[in-house]
Amino acid sequence: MNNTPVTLKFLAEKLKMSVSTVSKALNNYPTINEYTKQRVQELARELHFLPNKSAINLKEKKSHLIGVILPNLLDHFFTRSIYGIEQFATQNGYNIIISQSHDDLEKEIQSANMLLRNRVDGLIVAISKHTQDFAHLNQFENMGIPVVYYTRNPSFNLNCHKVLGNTFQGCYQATKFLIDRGHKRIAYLGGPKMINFTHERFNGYINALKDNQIPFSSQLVAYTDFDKENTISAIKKLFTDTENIPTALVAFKEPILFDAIKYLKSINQPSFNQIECIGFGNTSFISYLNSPPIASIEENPESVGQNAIKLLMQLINKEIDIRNYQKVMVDCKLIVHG
Amino acid sequence: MNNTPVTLKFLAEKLKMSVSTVSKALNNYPTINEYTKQRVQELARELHFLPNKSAINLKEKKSHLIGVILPNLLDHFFTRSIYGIEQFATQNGYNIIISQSHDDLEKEIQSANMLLRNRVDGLIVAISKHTQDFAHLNQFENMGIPVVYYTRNPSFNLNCHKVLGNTFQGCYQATKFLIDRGHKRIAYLGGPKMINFTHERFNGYINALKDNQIPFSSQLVAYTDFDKENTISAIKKLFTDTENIPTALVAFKEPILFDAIKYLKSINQPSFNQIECIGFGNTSFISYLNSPPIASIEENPESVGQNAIKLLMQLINKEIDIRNYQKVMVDCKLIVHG
DNA sequence: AACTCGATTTCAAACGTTTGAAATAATTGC
DNA sequence: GCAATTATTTCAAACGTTTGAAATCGAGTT
Repeated sequence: MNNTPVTLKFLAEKLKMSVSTVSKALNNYPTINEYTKQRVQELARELHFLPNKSAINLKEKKSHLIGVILPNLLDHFFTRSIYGIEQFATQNGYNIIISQSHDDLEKEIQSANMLLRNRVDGLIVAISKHTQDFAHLNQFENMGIPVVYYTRNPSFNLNCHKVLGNTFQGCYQATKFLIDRGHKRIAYLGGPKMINFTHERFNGYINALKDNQIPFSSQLVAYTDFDKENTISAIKKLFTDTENIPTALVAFKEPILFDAIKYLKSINQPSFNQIECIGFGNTSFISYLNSPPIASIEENPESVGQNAIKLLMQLINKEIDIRNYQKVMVDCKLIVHG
Repeated sequence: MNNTPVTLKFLAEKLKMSVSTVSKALNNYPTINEYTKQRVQELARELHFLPNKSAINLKEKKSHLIGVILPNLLDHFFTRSIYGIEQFATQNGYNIIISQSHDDLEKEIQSANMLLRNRVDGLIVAISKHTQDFAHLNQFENMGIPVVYYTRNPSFNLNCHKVLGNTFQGCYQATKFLIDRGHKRIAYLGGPKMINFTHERFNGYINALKDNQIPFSSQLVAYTDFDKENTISAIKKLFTDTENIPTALVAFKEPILFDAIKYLKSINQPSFNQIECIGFGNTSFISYLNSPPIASIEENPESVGQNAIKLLMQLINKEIDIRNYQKVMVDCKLIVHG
């Protein structure tokens, strides 16, 4: 219907005053007469005036937009983290613009450029599995746009802001939990070695063993990528010594764990049913499983997301200098099922 | 480092030419000399010139932004639909800005206003469970901004653009599949009655029975919201007549189905293990389940999303008149497991 | 009546682009 | 060699805001 959008100019003409008075009235400037403010605000409300963001952004040299690049939205870790990010951003007058890299470097570069063109005020990124070169992401800081890496990040690089799950602590806690339940032979099923926190998790496992005087055996450790076949051969490795099978298992991620459990179940070995498992994740589907894990390592993605956006906002507002690199760790929580 | 962003003006000064020449050279105007174009484009590349979107948007009166409002990102249906939306939007030079309503009307209204302020060029929306009044969404069309409702939509209202899964056809197909496998007593476990396609699904079930001369019995139909307790009492109702229990089950959504299966499993009744189940969804977790459904009704969310954005783009480009309301149906596909 | 002062409003430039019209430069025809 | 034509570049306004500086208005003081 009403196809000409309501602008300041339009309001000004209606009210027979200048554009600047209208602008100042709406922004509640102290120099503007109270009665004038009322008149302006009333008409604005009546005509559904909505300030044009493009104009404001141009003037303020801000976009009030936060870019988020992440591998994909099918992983509940990421979608849950978005929750924390979105909520806090909205509260502070920012909107988020999400872009999936699908774990493809080329796509990640495209996303980065797109966000740069949109002049985002800040970037939160969980890098793809294959990101080795950071030129496309370094562009942001070169232009003074702060970047916060979360979860997946360039491990070797200290010169960036990071928000990470405390995966060491999570894995330590899980292992400790199993030790406290009396387990002596606890297997560790690790994830892809390229992922930067693989090592951290393993350290959590090792340290828990050490701190509790449980001897470490390399026979009890195997690695898998996210491929099912791969997981099964890893499991086979862990269970070769049939005399001396593990009685518990800590796994890198729940989907891997589920594959493992399914495989163990498929072998008709009663002792395999006693095995107590824990994995990182805490998916809602656990309650439907055949032999569910005894506990989950909850990574608190909402909190990771929220910490990332909080840090980013401080950087945007220059409360923290962009070169004063921060590292924030978010603890995991062990959720015992049943 | 380089904190003053490169603008057209900056390039123009460096090259000792006017801003408009630079602009036209970059936009490949035919009136600009080839050699000039080369010089401009080279310098632009060298200095990493990125046109300021806010300025362009202001000038063009377009934001190149598509708003997406949906209940939440934890439901795989929605995240998968985003995939289709994002891909097509990006291809056409648009970005998407996602907002979750968390099935809360107040939040949905806020999201709508936020998107309006951002001057999105179009809106794709899956309404919250509680949306009865559409004033906040009608604003868009009143301002000439096209809106496409997808999946969840105002069922009573014909005067809007809709893209829907063909839930009738999906349910029909599933029921037919069970009939073809020889089942005579097929139960139907429906979803919340407020959701607009609940009725469609039930019709699919009924029509499949009718077309195959299977008598309908109201004893074989029960409803549940997404609450677990509720689902269990619905199941109890379906299985009261122990002499004559259903041999198959069609369920509104997989999580509900999983609750049902879990409950049936928990009762030590061998005949309960024979029951063949189908639900809407097709989640990746199915392979881990105890007694998995025999098939899933795949709703093709990517395709639903893609159809929504395609329609929206046609509306934005005025290839279809905004008042010429469209309804697009996307067929479901039966996925037989195992 | 002239003058000051505070309150209020308006002016004008700026943000970075785009684009039709106008200006200028280069080329052609005679 | 000069007008006519074409190629190329520049001018200037516009998009909708914000904001410091300047202008205006009224009232109070002398």
